[in-house]
Amino acid sequence: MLVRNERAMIDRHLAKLRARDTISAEEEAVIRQSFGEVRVVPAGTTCIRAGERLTFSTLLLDGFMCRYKDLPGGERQITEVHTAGDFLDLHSFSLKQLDHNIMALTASRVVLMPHTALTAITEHHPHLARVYWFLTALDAAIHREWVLSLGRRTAIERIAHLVCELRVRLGLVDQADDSGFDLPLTQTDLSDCTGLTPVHVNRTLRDLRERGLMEFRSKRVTIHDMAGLIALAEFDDNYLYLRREAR
Amino acid sequence: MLVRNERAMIDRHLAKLRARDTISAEEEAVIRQSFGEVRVVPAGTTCIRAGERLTFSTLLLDGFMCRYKDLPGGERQITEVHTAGDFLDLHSFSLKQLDHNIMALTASRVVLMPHTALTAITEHHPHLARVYWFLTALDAAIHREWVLSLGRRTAIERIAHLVCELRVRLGLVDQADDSGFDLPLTQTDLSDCTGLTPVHVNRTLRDLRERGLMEFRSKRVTIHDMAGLIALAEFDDNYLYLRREAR
DNA sequence: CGGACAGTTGACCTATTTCAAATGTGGTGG
DNA sequence: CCACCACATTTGAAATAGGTCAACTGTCCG
Repeated sequence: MLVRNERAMIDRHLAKLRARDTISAEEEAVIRQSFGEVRVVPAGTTCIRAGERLTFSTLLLDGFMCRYKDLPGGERQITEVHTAGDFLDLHSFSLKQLDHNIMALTASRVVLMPHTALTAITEHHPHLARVYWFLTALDAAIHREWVLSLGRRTAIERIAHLVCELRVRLGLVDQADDSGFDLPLTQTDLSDCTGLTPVHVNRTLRDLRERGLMEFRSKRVTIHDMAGLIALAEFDDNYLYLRREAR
Repeated sequence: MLVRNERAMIDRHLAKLRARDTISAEEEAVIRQSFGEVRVVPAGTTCIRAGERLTFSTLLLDGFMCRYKDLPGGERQITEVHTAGDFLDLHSFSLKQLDHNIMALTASRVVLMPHTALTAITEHHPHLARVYWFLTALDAAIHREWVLSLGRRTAIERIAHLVCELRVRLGLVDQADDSGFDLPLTQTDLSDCTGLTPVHVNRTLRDLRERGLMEFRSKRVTIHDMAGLIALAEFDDNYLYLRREAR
């Protein structure tokens, strides 16, 4: 059912897995066969809502999406930004319903993997099941780093750290290098990631620009001093688990 | 090898699992057989450090422990508080090494489950593997709620929310009710959970006391108005996934 | 061409931090 | 049993990072 274009996009998912473990040809075939329906999600659309009963998990093929929670007063907090090749809600297989919403930050395309296929993987492909378990543990590690950022880093450090994280994660699928990357978010989106106000994000971006570290203009991050940015953020990529291991 | 006392303490772990899914007698036997060595951890000891290679996961039998990360400057952020019956690092099975440290907040006792036993569970007991996968997804859900707290809640809301969370989690093993619970942490520990300074935690606790909501004195939380606390924190226990489901 | 947002800036405000000092408190050695 | 020490708690005063409010500008799209 998947056309060449979508097959190529699942390659991004495989590239992220293969950065962390060896995936056999047989396992690759199982993965590809487990995906089903492709859906298009327009920018700004919340496609999965907290509390909904889910029977499939969703892989992001193309675009930027995020997980977010909000408070009764309307304050929004993004808990993770997702890029092409990420599972948006692999954890919905375990949880059956989510504690957060999932929204498209840009026009996006996703492909669904039924929970029945994931159950089959746990029954018949235990190593692949462990690889997918690892992916959800990686999301948790990213959450912990964000807890540290929100709890103990200043505004400028938070933004610098987020940019460093996205630089590495997008770099895994050749969508970023040390000169920069496309990041089609608004300053308000950034403020929802960093627990700041849009106004303060704007001032902090100016500060980063004036320090000669980076710019964020017309949906693109331009990095002028990667080493300086890493130093400011005290960024250490350990929490992204980039080493290949037998999981 | 486990004496009656430790068997009884593993019951707390089973109680937490059984609040979320059905665990058969056979699975219970597998769980009990998978545990090995018991260790004592003195208060204040960091027993697992970020980056260490791990070959076992650790269940907390008794006491209070936490996961924490810190910055080069020494600022500490606790990312999760653990109580008796919690796995401290089930995710180390997937990750092989951690991105955070684990420390005893009080004198504690733990029991180890070798990763080889967990591998065997994924090979031979897929439902039990899914239950343990669920447990790590639950930790991630707790992390997300903390991201929301740190990003968007005020100091008093954060502390109230943490107390509500601990009330529910300790209640699962009969260590808390709506009148309160023992919480052997210092105000500094609380500040490391909430991303505040110890001084401000102290003032905020006074505020909570003066509002007639709760007190925190001599290692005990006394709740005077559970409904008021829940309302102030805008606490919703959905993220703790307390419904029993076939995982 | 107009309307809806996204970005920018200034002035002012406040929640929380910082710094400093005083007051418990629990455990230990003599 | 007391003296003492290391911490934990408490409080006040001053400082500040980031928020709020408000206005203006840019930009994209129909």
